[in-house]
Amino acid sequence: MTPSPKLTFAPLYEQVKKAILDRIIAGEWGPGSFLPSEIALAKEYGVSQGTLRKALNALTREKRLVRYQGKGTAVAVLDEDSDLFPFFLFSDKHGKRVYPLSQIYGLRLGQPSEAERAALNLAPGVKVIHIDRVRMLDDCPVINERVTLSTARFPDFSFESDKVPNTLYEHYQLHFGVTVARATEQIEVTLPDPADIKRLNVERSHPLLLVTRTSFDLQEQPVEFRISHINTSHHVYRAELR
Amino acid sequence: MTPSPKLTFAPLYEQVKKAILDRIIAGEWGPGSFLPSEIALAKEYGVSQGTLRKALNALTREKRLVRYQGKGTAVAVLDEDSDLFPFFLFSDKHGKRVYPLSQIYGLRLGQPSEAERAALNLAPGVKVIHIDRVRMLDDCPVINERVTLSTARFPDFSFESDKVPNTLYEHYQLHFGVTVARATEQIEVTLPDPADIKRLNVERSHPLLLVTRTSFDLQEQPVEFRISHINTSHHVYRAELR
DNA sequence: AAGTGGTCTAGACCACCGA
DNA sequence: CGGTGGTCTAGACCACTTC
Repeated sequence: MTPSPKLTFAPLYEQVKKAILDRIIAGEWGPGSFLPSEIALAKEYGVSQGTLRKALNALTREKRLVRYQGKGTAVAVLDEDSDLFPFFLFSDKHGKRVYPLSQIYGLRLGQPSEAERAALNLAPGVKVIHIDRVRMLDDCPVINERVTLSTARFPDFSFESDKVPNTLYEHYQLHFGVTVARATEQIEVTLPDPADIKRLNVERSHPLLLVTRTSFDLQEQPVEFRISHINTSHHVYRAELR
Repeated sequence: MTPSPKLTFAPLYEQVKKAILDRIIAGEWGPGSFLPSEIALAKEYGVSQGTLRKALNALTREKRLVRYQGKGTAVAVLDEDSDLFPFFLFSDKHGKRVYPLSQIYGLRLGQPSEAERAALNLAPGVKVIHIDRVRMLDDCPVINERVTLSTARFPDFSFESDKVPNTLYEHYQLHFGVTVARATEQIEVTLPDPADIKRLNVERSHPLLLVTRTSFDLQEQPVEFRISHINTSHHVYRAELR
């Protein structure tokens, strides 16, 4: 009954919640596996069952845990189908959901643009990571985008493009403990630039969707800035609004 | 101490929550005014303070109430700036938020299209209300849209266009007790149809945003279907994703 | 100082799951 | 059947607002 990590002061259930979240991120309980029972965890943290419940229920509301009456509490599995990142979806014209594959064609350190500096709230002189990639839907290049990350937020980010997976949000969470909780997007119509014409294989006069997105973590700090150029001739962009 | 509305069975705090929500919708406590204290309400419903707290906290998470420590619990004020309907925002090109004004040019009963029937989950033969309107931003016509509502969901909907306000979601909530909690959108690029050319004053070749939206209430039932054609030359469409 | 919401506890009983 | 989470209670103490 080693009374695990020391707790400082702040609402008790908040501390417990954070402690449990840390252990989830550290991978102590893998996605889908079950946590100890409420009673065991309450004893371990030296709090009442009610307080521990409040922590678990908060994590459940945030989609980190799933509770099964009579069975136990499990770590939520986050895959592409899950509800954890319910935005950034694409469908074909019949409404059937499709999943993009990515091909990175640029991955390097750079100076942030003014928009990037503002969106990510960067100190002067901080460099950023630029990920340039094309995303394919049904083997067809549909999205040309640049993802921008702060080096401060993502130290030791790998610059080998094989090490950067398709699903960036999952990557942020699993390797940097950064959880995207919210995003804002600006959506406009635009004409393709030369890179779009080449990468997306479209005519100069073919209008594209221009989506500018800033993502935030649970503490409301900006995480990622992204500019996407999207061809909606054969697919539609879907947004889930809550 | 009239022990108000009878309660049937289901989780107690759910019943209390619903009962309180009904009184908010009925206007018993106007937006911004304070509810009785926890203790008073608990006594009134004949439940413990803890159970009542759970109901109030759930309503607070849903943005219906605001709690002030030491002061009391008030009904949340829902205006255009509030967070209750955090979607469907527009900005000018400098990021400054702007609010649309509407001009209704069509308001009548009609047969639903196949898409409308499917989205609103309509029984065969049910008629729908069609609201056709142009929305202005900075005195410039920017959006041409058709809003579709089920007559079953909105009985006695007024067909005098002066009686239908700008802010439809607030209208649904205040006059029909229907709260929009979630929406899904499909976003594409399209070219204007003849009505768009006339209403939005654009060229035939000028591409527009095509947004198809279905809105759902707290019980996950579809409420509204909407097709919007948007000119993003001078304004951008913003989405808040959670 | 009185009244409000915020936190926390301890214990009771229920509903569900699995062996 | 025992163990799990789900609900509900009663009461304690704290932090904040208002007077």
